[in-house]
Amino acid sequence: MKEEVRVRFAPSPTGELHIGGARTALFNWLFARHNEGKLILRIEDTDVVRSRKNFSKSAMDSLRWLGLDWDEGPGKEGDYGPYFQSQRLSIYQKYAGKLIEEKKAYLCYCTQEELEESNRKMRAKNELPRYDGRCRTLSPTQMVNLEEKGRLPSIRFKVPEKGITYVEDLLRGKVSFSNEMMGDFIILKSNKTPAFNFANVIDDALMRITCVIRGDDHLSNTPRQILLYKALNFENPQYVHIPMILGKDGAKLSKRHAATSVSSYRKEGYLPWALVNYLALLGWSTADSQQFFEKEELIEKFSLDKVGKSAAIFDSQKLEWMNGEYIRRMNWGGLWDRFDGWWRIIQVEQEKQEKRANMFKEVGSTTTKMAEIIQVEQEKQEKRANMFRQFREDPDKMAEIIPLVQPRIKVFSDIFEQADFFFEKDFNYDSTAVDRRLKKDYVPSLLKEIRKRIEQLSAFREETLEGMARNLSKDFSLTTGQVFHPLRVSLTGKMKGPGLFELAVVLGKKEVLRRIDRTLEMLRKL
RNA sequence: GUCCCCAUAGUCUAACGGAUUAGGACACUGGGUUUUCAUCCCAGCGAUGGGGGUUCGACUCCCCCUGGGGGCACCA
Repeated sequence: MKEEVRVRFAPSPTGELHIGGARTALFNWLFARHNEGKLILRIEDTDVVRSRKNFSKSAMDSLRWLGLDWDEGPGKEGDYGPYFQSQRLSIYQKYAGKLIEEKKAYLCYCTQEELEESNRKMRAKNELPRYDGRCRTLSPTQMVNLEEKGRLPSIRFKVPEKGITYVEDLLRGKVSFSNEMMGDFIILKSNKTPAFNFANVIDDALMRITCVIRGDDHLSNTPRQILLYKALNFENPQYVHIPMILGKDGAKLSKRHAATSVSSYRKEGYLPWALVNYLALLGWSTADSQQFFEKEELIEKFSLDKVGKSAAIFDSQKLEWMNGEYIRRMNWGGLWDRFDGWWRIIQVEQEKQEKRANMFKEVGSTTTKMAEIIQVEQEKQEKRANMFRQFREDPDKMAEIIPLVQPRIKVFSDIFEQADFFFEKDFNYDSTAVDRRLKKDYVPSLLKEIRKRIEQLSAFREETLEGMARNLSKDFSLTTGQVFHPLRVSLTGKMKGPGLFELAVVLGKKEVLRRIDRTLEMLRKL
């Protein structure tokens, strides 16, 4: 029987799940699903200083939102738990003790300062900065002396001084590292928590991971890990180091590259599958460069040997395009459900933020400027909430509006600027629109005439409206544009938007007349 | 600095020594449709980083250079 495929995704909760992490999770997930194996989620939260519990939660939320489900991990206990490293401390300590007993590791009493000094010197000599092994040969009395000084030991792994360690990578072949480059590294910190390389190895071995799929940036760590597997008498897994995702400037993706967290894309109103589809194409492709995949299709077609080796730059423009494409392919009912679901999430987020803002207010730590920003934000949010309320209360109207905005939005948050005028009675006129379309001598009389003819219209429908407008342009010797443009601005306040007569019908005769009056009123005051 | 990885258009990529004007997609430019914007349709722009080899033949294999990225932490 073939061995079951077991892969893992092991984020550390020191920040929101970012795009790179999500892509790594995706490749692991695809590999597991393709091979009918298991995906294990493990939270690497051993850095007590930087790890935060809410980041674990939000990472899992992000994964769930993307639809990347795991078979073992938090919330899905399996046979190899616990799945939080912070709950496995005694395991690491046990194995570290074992290595000491076998003389494969030793106690190190060096202080931070001593190490920095030593590294600095080596750098000055143009040598590779690495631990010089000074505590390898400490005698018991020396240790006692150091302990009496109050020094807490860490545990270092004895790296063989000679020899070469090979990493067999499925993507890159055999990569060799000479052991003398490595220097004895720490496996257990002085606070008794494990260092990354150590915890990683212990867990992957104990959780019976068969294949480690992770970012390129871990390739240089791998020889250390392989040495540990050997020392512990564990068999090491297979390795696949996938290329990294870089920012637009070619540097490692970081906070300064606009939105990098999965949650920010969720808030913006991206469809999870559009993000997944886009991410799959970063470093992987089919022979025919297919762009769109259904879920089942992607699982079926995914294979590691079609994964590329070079880093990819994250192109948010293409992601936007792809999201818009997915939106356009949806039927309006499905689209509405998505809108609505998205909006509920946003509201919850918003309420949390408001609470936080109010707390600051109470404490009195907000400046007037901050308060202003919060005020503006809240008003905007209120308008948006109002829009969604009306959407929900009037499904018929919603059904009319959705098709009009559908080809015009790339992400859900676009809907506000596309459709706000449907709901806002006293919208502001765009100033350039007023200058270019309304500030003409003929406009007031034109609008009055339009108003008159609309009132006389037997039926308020697209065709009759358009016929009316076209006739009017002839009667006045105006181009159609000269008639349509001012009317658009009058009804929407904007220069662009859905078809003029379509939107007029949605607004209704009464509202259209009211808006024309409002514009005439506004022009009088100019 | 040093070790490791990588290298097809601005970007994501295809072509796993031989049917190719080096294919597709995003972006960009132009045109068509439309009352605007978007959509949609058509067209265009644009790449094998440089230099040596190997071979009858290199995007593809080898070497050097250059460029980019990553590691070298009591971070993961």
